[in-house]
Amino acid sequence: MTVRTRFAPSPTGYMHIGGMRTALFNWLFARHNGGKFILRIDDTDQQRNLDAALGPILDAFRWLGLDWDEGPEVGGDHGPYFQSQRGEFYKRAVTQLLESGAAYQDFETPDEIKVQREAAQAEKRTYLSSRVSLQLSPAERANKAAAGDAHVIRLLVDRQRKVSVEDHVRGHVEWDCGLMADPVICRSDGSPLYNFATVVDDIALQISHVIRAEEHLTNTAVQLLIYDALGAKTPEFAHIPFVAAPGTTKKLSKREIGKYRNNPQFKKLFDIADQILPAIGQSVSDAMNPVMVSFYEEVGFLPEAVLNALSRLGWSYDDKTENMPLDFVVQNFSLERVVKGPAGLDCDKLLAYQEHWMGQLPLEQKVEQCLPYLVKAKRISEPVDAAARAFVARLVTALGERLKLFGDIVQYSEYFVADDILEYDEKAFDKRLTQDPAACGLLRGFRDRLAGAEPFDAATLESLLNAYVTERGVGLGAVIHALRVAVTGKAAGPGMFDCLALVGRERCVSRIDRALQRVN
RNA sequence: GGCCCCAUCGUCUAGCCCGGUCCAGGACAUUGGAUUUUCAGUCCAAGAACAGGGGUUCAAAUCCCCUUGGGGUCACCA
Repeated sequence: MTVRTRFAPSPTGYMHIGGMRTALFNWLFARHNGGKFILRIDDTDQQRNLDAALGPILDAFRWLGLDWDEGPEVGGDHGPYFQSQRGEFYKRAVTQLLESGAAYQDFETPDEIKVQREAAQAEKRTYLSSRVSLQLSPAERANKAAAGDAHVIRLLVDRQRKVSVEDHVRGHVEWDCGLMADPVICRSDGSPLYNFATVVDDIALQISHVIRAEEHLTNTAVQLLIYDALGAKTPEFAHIPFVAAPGTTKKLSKREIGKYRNNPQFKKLFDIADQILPAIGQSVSDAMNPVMVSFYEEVGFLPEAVLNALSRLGWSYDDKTENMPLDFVVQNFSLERVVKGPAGLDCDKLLAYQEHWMGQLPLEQKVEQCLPYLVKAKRISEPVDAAARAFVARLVTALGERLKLFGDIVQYSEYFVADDILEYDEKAFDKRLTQDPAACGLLRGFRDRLAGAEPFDAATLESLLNAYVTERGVGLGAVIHALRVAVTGKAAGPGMFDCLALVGRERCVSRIDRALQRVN
């Protein structure tokens, strides 16, 4: 049997990180088994602007490198891949169900149903469909329908039976149909409901394994009944746990984004974004936040890191392997090793994966991916010339492991701005310069040596400063902090001599002068 | 409320199906120490969990039952 899995997003204008994990597991399962991964767009309600709503979703797949064998843009033998274009399939299926007696026209009004539901609730009794429309004779039904009486189509549930599924992660799950209301499969306007359309499509697309989030587990009962009524073979099911908000067991939701800011485990991600996004003309908002996949791309995560984190959310290879490239996960993925409990998005772990994969990346690629950030932050101008690129390469090298996200590069403005607008960390300036006259004196003396340093590289500068402090009978610590604050404005950063070499002779001297003047 | 699902360190998880090798392993995070001109890193170390209660058994994180807690779902949404 050919494995065929699918992911069926509705075009919402963004890709949810939890949905991405579900998509990833579908993709992994298909690839592991040499099967097909299909993208189907559940746009049942007429979408106003489909392209705008679908674009970000496809972009997320492309960014992570998850390809689809059938679906939008690539087509396939089982199309169309948009539910809005599959009306004929649903119509045909409804007719079949009506003719076989597996479904019926229900002329009761929504209000009548509501009253019945409330009555059942008040009596603490399970609500069941009244099925009064079933009392009508075929002729009466036809007349009513012909007269235009509004009606929905309901599946006629066999109350004597039970339905069950052997779920690949939950095991045996069973429901008593005697407790089930007859589900509506078509609205009064004739359009199909989700549970029905999904089954019709999954049959037509020959989906072999339905891998979806746990929230759909309850839907499975109804869907199983529909497969049966349609005379179709049921696919295999796997209900994976949903991705929860960090540190919770509640489903991660875009609606709660305001609350997440106060979530201690989510905080790191928000803080990172606050430091990076404003510099490139963005900010954390309803349109750009950690619930969305594009957020991670925007602040400069590596696809490898996000993929690694998502893979490990609810799945593990063994008791110690953490860093895994995608092809390794493909080779070893199995539904049997998916956990049952909901998994909170682990921000710290995500950052740790990012550090790992960033560490694997060659310098050239780091530079390549940092450049767009510097351009957007107006630190360098476009087109980027060879000199700028070479300078950024030196900076990235000096930064080393301090550069965790590509977006981090925008925080090192001191290597790009003019000397007279260099900003100081005031606390550091006060402590290292204003409150330390001795350091200022040493700095003044070293300034002249710097002016004559040749060549102006890290090694030369290091021996120069060492010779200077030895001469003065002090330790490095007596002047180096003041030097750093004067030249970079900051209390911390890459190695002191790398900083000096990066800033260059002219600017170093000019900045020291400015700082010394500022003290007085 | 009905139905369904879930429950191991702060977090992600291993172990559970096939009881003993688990006074529960790893990673991340945290704390302490070492290294370094700062920060980051690196190295070393430490603390940190089987939700509770009953069984079954020579033996239970592992099997059974109950309780508690958490979550999902109950639409002419997807």
